[in-house]
Amino acid sequence: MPATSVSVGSFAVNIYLMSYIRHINFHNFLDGMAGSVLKSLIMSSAHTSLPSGQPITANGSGAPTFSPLYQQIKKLILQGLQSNEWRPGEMIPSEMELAGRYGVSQGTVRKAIDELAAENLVVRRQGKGTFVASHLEARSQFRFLRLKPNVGAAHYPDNTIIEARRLRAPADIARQLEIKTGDSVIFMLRMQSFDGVPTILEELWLSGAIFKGLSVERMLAYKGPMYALLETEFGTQMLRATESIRAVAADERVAALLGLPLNTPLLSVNRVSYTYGDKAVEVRRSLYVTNDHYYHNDLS
Amino acid sequence: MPATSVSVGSFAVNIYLMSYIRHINFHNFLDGMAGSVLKSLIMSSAHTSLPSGQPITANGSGAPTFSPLYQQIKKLILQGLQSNEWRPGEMIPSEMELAGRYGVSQGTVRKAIDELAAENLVVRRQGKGTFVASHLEARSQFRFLRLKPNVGAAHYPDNTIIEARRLRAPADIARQLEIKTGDSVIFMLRMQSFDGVPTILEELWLSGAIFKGLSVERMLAYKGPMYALLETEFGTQMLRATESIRAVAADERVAALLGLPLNTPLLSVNRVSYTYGDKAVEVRRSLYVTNDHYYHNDLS
DNA sequence: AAGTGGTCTAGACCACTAT
DNA sequence: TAGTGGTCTAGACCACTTT
Repeated sequence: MPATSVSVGSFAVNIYLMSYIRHINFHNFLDGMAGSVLKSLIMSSAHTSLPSGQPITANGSGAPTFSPLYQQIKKLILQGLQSNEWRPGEMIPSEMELAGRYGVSQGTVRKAIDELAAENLVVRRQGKGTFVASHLEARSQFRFLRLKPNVGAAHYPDNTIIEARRLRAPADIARQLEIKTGDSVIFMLRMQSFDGVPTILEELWLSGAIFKGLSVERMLAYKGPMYALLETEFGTQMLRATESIRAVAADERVAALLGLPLNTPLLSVNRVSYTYGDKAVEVRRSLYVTNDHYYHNDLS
Repeated sequence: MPATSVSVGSFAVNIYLMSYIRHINFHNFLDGMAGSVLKSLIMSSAHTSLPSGQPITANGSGAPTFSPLYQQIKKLILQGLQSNEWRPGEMIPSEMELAGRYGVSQGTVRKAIDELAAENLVVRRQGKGTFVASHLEARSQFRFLRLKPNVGAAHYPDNTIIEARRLRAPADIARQLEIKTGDSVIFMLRMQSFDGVPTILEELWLSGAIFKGLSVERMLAYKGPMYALLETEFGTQMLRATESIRAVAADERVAALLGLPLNTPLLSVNRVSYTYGDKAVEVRRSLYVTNDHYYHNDLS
């Protein structure tokens, strides 16, 4: 079984390595790769043509810039993650195995995984292995929620879905989702309560093209964390997000829903979440009641 | 000149290494350290007593936990930074020199500096060296300011100091500064405007004991970034901070100062800034006008 | 040309987890 | 006992900056 993977993986990396290796000293570099499964492939591929004859460029100025080996390995692992070769919560192959598969040293694979771990895409566990990060696990349940209670520890809120349906994307939502105005989107309005106190009122806008099979009924029936649903049923993981925060006053409708006086100051949080390839998949517009909670942020 | 540093440094590290090395396999570990200036010191120190006879413990349970070598090196470099052996903006010794000074490999020093760079305490510049981070430099001018204009690029605000004086710390400020209620603190109230539009109204509370020589006159005369003043004149660097964010309504006084209607929703940001040793040195309570600006945050 | 950080390899051993 | 990630060393060479 591993043997098959090795040859496939080796071929893939070969394409990548080409543009890098051909510009450095062949002799000395390959000296250090004695025994590498890549060695012969690299040499022979010098006689073949690349799919795109262009070397990797990073600055657009025409002067080619080359990424380090470990960055290329990182990209390969990233492809494995994106293609669901290894699923959320599962273990990826050990550093030694990946090193063998890609024909590089363990240290180079290690550095690639270091960066993936720093970006929270994978989680290392000493003695066990390296695992694909998941929104399902308890430890990353609150990964994107910065709202903390003034006293006590954070716990999961009660979810009330007020509305859910498919509709056509308004201009501002479309812009943030990087789709066209009028494209199909899934809309949801929900409220979250902590200890029975309504605290978060939010709209969710999901790219319709990505979550084609998501029915309104399914959403209405589901009470848990939305990111977990999207991950398990559509294989779409939220990897990073950006938030824009402002202070606003509660209008009549909002005040009524949250059970607050008109014009109560609220935190307005506009979040755009991204999956692999920096693809925007969700816009979330939330209103936080900051009487018993606050938005926490660490600066460094 | 370097020779003196080497011997001093070697002695210092010896103390640190002791509690670690004495618990691992002496024979095998030292095999890998042939030529190390530490080798003889370590061996001989087995016959001497430590200042405090206790090994490093990290969990208080009595079971000793040992930090990796690179963590100990990191601590040593940190001491050099904290003691102003290398000042903000200056270059610290090269990896090779530090390796020689501490009697470890370059790779170990490298890993220590990697972490310091990740924490923004130092900045690496290829081909030049590693430099102590500074709030004076243009690149880190906005390091702690997450308020961005809705349109255009961030630029430095105009500063208007409304009030500045020494007084005794109220209970809540004292708690956050980790000092005693009634201890001397420096208070400042100021307003910051972007393009003539009042946008930030904030109170600054500085620990009086740390900024003993800071006169109210000096603060009133100074118009630039406060963290730069504290860094240059008191050698106190702000390394990290935590912010608690809420939405509030402008009261009469605030509304008048900012030129806004009563009850305008504002972002309330409570920041506590820390220097070396996680020592709190400033509490900053700010009100942000989020009409033309927003608070930006990246999640991952 | 010399010095700095950046990358890569190879090999050893430690710490932790599971069987 | 075997397998995983974590630490440490040693040496080579690359990329960038300054002299």
